Parts: sequence; C-alpha cells; structure tokens
Amino acid sequence: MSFASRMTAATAQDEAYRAILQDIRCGRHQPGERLIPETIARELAMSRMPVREALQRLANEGLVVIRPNRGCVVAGLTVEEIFELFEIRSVLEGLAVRLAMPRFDAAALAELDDHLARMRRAGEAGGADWLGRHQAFHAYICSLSGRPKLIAQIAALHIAVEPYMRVWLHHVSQPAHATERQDEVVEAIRTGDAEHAETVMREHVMRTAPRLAAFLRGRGEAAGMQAPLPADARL
Amino acid sequence: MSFASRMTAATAQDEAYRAILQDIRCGRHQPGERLIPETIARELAMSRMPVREALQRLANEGLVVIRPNRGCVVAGLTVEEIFELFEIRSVLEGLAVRLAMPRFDAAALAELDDHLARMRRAGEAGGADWLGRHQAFHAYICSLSGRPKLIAQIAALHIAVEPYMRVWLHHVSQPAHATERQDEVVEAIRTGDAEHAETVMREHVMRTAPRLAAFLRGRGEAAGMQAPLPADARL
DNA sequence: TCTTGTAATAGTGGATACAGTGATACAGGC
DNA sequence: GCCTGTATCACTGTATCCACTATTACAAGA
Repeated sequence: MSFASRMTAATAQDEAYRAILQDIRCGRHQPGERLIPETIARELAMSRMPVREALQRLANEGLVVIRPNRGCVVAGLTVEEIFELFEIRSVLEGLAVRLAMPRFDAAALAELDDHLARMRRAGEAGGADWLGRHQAFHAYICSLSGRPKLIAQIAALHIAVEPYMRVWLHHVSQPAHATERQDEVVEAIRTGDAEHAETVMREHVMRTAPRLAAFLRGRGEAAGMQAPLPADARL
Repeated sequence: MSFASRMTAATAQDEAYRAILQDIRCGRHQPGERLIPETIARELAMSRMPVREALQRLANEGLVVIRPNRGCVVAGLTVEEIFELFEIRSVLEGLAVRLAMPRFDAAALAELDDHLARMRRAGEAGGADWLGRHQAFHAYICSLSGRPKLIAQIAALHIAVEPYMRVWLHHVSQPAHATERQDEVVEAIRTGDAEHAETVMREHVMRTAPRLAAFLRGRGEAAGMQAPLPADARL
C-alpha cells in the first residue's frame, strides 16, 4: 500500500475500508457486484485479512451484504429501502437542526450563507461537485447540534444513498439543485423558531425522496440497462 | 463451541458476537473493562480471529471501543451520550409509531393491551423481567411500521442503554414501571391521529432520560463505587 | 434433449505463526 | 527520592495455511 495512505490510515484494515468505501460511493463498485477479498487484497497490496474486516465493517453499515459461506456483494437498495432511509434521515436531521438552533449566531448564519453560495456556484458550474457541497451544507448544520452520534448516523445515511443520488444528478436534465430550495431551510433557521426549523428540515429532506424514487423506477425499465433484472431486482 | 449454539449461529464469528453482546447487555462485562480476544477465544473454544471480527462488529454498533494497537474496551457512555441516545430514539420511535398508525387495527390494539398487561404483571412480580417486557412493547409498535432498517436502529439504541437501565431499575426504590405511563402512548394510538401519536411517543421516550441521568450522576459520587473515577469518567 | 449425478474449482471461514507496537518494570543517573 | 532510559513482556495486526462449502461444468443415463 502507498506511503501517503499509510499516513492517514492507522492500520491496513482502515486503508482497505476507505478504499472500498470510496469505490462504492463514487459508483465504481456497482450494486450487486461481488466483492472478492482476494482480488481487492491484491489491488491494495495486502493480505485478505484486513480486507475481510473492512468488508465486515461495511456490512454493518449496510453498504455491502455478507451471506455466510456465499461471499460479499455491494448492497443494492430497493426503492422502498431508499425511501426508508430518507424517512429516517428526515427525522434525524430535523432533530439535529432543532438542537443546533441555540448555536446559530451571526457568524454561523454567515457561514450558512457561504455554504449556500458555494452550492449555487457548484450547480452553475455544471453540478459536478454539487452533491459534495450539498452534503457539506447539511453536515454543517448537523455539526452545530453538538451531538457526535447523531452526526455520525446522518453522515452514514448520506453515504448510503450517495451512489443513487449521483446517477440521478448525472442523468437528470433539469438539475436538482435548481429545485431543492435550501434557502427555505436557512430562512426557517433565521426565524429562530426551533420547532418550525425542524418541520421545514423534515419536509426539505422528504421532498427529494419521491423524485429520486421516480427516476430510479423509470431507470429500472429503461432500455439502457446492461442486463434484464430479476423480479426482486435491487437497483 | 457447543453444538446447540452452532445450531443458531451460522459461523463462529456470529457465535462470538452473540456471546459478547449478551455479556455486555446483562452487565457481566462492565464499561471500561478490557476485552482481550485471546481470553474470550479460549472461553468459547475458538481462535482469536472470529472474536476479533465480532469485536469489530460491536465497535461499529458503539458497544465497545477499539483503539489501534491499544486493544478493546467495553464502551462506557457518559451521561451526555446517554441523553443523546434518548434524543435519537425519541424521534426514531416517533417516526415508527407515525408510520405504524395505518396498521393499528382491532387485533393490533388488542395485542398492544396484552403487552401492557404483561408489563404490569412483570412489574408487580418484582420487576426482574420488566425491562424485557418494556422493550418488547416498544419493539411491537416499531414492527408495525414495516421499516426494517428503522426497526434495527431502534433496537440497537435499546441495547446500548440497556446495561444502564438495568442497574437503575435494580437500585431504584420506587420502580420505574409505576411512573412510565405507557398507557398514554396506547391512548394516543387509539385516537388514530398519527401526528399526535408521534408527539406522545417522543415525550414518552424523553421522559425517562432525565431520571436515568440523575440516578447515574448520583451513582458517580456514591460510596459504593469500586474505584474512584477520573475526571472524564465514563460511567 | 432434458435431467441428474459427480468431479473440479473457486472462494470462504478459521487457525496458527510471525512481526510490530505499546505498556511496564527495573536500573541507572540527576 | 525522582526522573529518565531501556529492556522485557503482553497484546495487537497481518500473513499464510488448511479445511470446508458452494458453484459450475461436464458426463451419463432416462
């Protein structure tokens, strides 16, 4: 493994975890694809063992599925499961913003505006990095809640749907960032009403779900699919 | 390992996971206690490897903490962290009951009453199994939401605070089950108003947090502690 | 031709062996 | 006596090896 990655990763296992996670997040490993420890280990120049443990970890986070004696595949989410993740995320981010309210001083609000501006710029520039900016915007709000476990859970949910968001944003003609209306969230925060901000955040998160779901359902029947999907297909 | 446990656990790793989890849940492994793979492996008559992977899994769930090259200890939660878990659980269980509302028919309501009755009986019988009944009551409501990932997350949160609940219920003179007021939740469900049920469930969950926190804070200073705690003590 | 049995192969889970790291205890210097 | 350097030891992380499982391909029979 490289020296540079050794700097950031304390152990080989951590190195493997980050590498595989990265490949799943950016869509390099497609859902349903089989992950063979031996192969990955060779690519990363380490033995199977740390790779196995990294896969284990990813399995706990729901990004891959391990069936005993039958290997490991990248977890494909059904449309229903994606919906469920959005439902969970909506209440968790609602909670986060409610708890964060007391910490929104002038400086924090200014930074929030910065995030909005960066998102807008990324959107106008073609949207390549829009998703990252969007996640950063949400992450910033969550971070102000001062609740580590809450922040971690929300981040995990963002990662789980990221591959699907990515293909959606890539294929959709009218970019999602035009219709997302994050400014409503910021407005709600500005009112200082915690209950209201929570409600708005919930609705904001849930607004994306049906549109993403519609896209994925349409894609499921699209001619462009590489192979016909079985009845219980996981997109 | 025993044949009986081999029946339920597909792999040695799973066997180890269940065994360690059980020991943590019932308080046999105290927070802060060091878990040495070698030792546990000997007890379970297997090698270090599956134990390691089981500990890894428990670390992801937040029940143990693994520091690279420095071993594994049972995760002690601070009072703040316990509070945080209750906050998260309150919104997740609120979501669960809201989503479950359409499925509460006469049969489901009857079963809910059964759960209440069983809890009451367990409480009167000394409260030994009250915690289990209480978790079953919540799990039943969650199960009707039909959201697997949501159910799993809530269950994990119940497990994380279980050891603390256990010592609290064991030490407290006036049993908690007398003041818990689960019937309010059932009443709210009976109204059929999903929003209202969500609110009531949230408040119900959050009602426990400050009392448990107060108990644990008091216990931190109690003479009965085995050893004086450092400043950043994790109870 | 289709089905079914069987052999070969790839891959998984687990055990053992080895190297590297952190902790500890002891000895020597200040 | 206290601090510091060092050597030892316990334990962690990784690699390699072995046994077992599942899958696949092929062949023989219906």
